[in-house]
Amino acid sequence: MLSLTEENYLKAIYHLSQGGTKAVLTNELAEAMCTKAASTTDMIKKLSAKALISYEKYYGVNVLAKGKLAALLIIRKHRLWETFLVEKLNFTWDEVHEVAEQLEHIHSVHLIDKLEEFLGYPTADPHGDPIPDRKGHLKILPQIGVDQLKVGYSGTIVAVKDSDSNLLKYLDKIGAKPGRKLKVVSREEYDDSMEIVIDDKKVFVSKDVSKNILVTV
Amino acid sequence: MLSLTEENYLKAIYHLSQGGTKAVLTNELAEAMCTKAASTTDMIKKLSAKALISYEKYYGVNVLAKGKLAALLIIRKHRLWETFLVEKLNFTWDEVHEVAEQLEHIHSVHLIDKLEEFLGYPTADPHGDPIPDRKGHLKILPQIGVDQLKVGYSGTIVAVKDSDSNLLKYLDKIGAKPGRKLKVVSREEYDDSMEIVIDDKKVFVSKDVSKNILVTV
DNA sequence: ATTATTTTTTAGGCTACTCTAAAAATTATA
DNA sequence: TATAATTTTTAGAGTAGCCTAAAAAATAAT
Repeated sequence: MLSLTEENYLKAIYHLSQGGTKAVLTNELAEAMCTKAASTTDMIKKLSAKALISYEKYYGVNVLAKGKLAALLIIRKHRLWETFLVEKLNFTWDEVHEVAEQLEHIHSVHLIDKLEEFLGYPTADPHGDPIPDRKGHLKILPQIGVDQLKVGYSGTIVAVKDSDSNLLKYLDKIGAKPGRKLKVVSREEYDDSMEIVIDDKKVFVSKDVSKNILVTV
Repeated sequence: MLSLTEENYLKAIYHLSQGGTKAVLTNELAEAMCTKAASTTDMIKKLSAKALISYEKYYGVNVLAKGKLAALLIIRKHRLWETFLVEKLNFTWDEVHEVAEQLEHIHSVHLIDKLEEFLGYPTADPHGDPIPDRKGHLKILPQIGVDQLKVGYSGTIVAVKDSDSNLLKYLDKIGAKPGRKLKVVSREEYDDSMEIVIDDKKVFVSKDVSKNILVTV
């Protein structure tokens, strides 16, 4: 059984490695966890000893199969709870994260299976991120940032990167929610700002904003 | 902010003191927490320093107003989550406790208020125990064990003491659920076993069972 | 290629919570 | 009331997770 701290480190490693596809550096992980590199080195040793990650001194960390499964099951819990908070308790989009961070550490497979059933087996959370099944399997759709979408092209919003609360509120305001259709009307070359249409509503967005909206084409 | 461990000790103290009405001994608390007396002494000092309990050496612990409020807010969370698990996720009666023990430590007033609203402002949990309001106020009905009920008298089941899982299953089987009517038909003097009627069903119960069923008259 | 910079690791220490063993205080017994 | 038994507290130590400061390794720059 993993401790709360071990779970948090493992999840951070999984995300930083982009689903286990690249190595994660100690400093990078330390920053993500808001701890010092020395503490991170300790935890890396612990997680390696449990065969969740592989670790090579001065090189970095790679996620092993066992660690990937554990991370995906935590993510599964996180996303199911987020869905619950938004759909059943009427949380707004920017309120869910903090609470879901706590709920994801509740240990009970039975609870999560029942919750999933109660929610009607959702395949994506309110951000549009896919929810792994109980075996940790994940369906990944190819996603690109709106900043990389050509003029005239359109896509379906699948997610927004939840970097900060203010951005989330802004995206909410312009209607940038998962599931909605989006079309690029024009682009200003010198600063990559764009005119886009979301649900028949025309908005101007800077590149800082457009790159945080992810779509499938 | 209290740590998870502090919350658990405080809750145990509150329950052992029967809602703050009597002093709690160190050994008693140690046993309830499954720790040793030495550890308990340490924690008692910590909680006293935070002015949640009062503490007199070699005498015991009393709950202070601040501690009582904190305990009641934890109990509020516990009972709301239990209600959620049973009513929304279809947990059986004996499955809820372990999970609710974890959920009660999630820190978010907003979450609990929303959950309460979602559940329709229930006044009692599935065991029949009253749910404190958001200010920690509790409505207490006078309750007695069925073992103390005279022959011919009847009452409404308000709670069962959840001592062990087997007992809970048995009580469930004989229909001893909160809200149901119960009547004492006869009593055997030499061992205090009783014949009782629950919802038109006649059952024989030993004193060990009857004392675990609480009713209001 | 040697020096400087950055990154990572080691060494040692702190806090929260736990323990065992021994000392102290209280309560029961003879 | 003096002794025995019990309860509680203190003393000292271990683990998890965190820190700072210094050493070591890798990388960059001259």
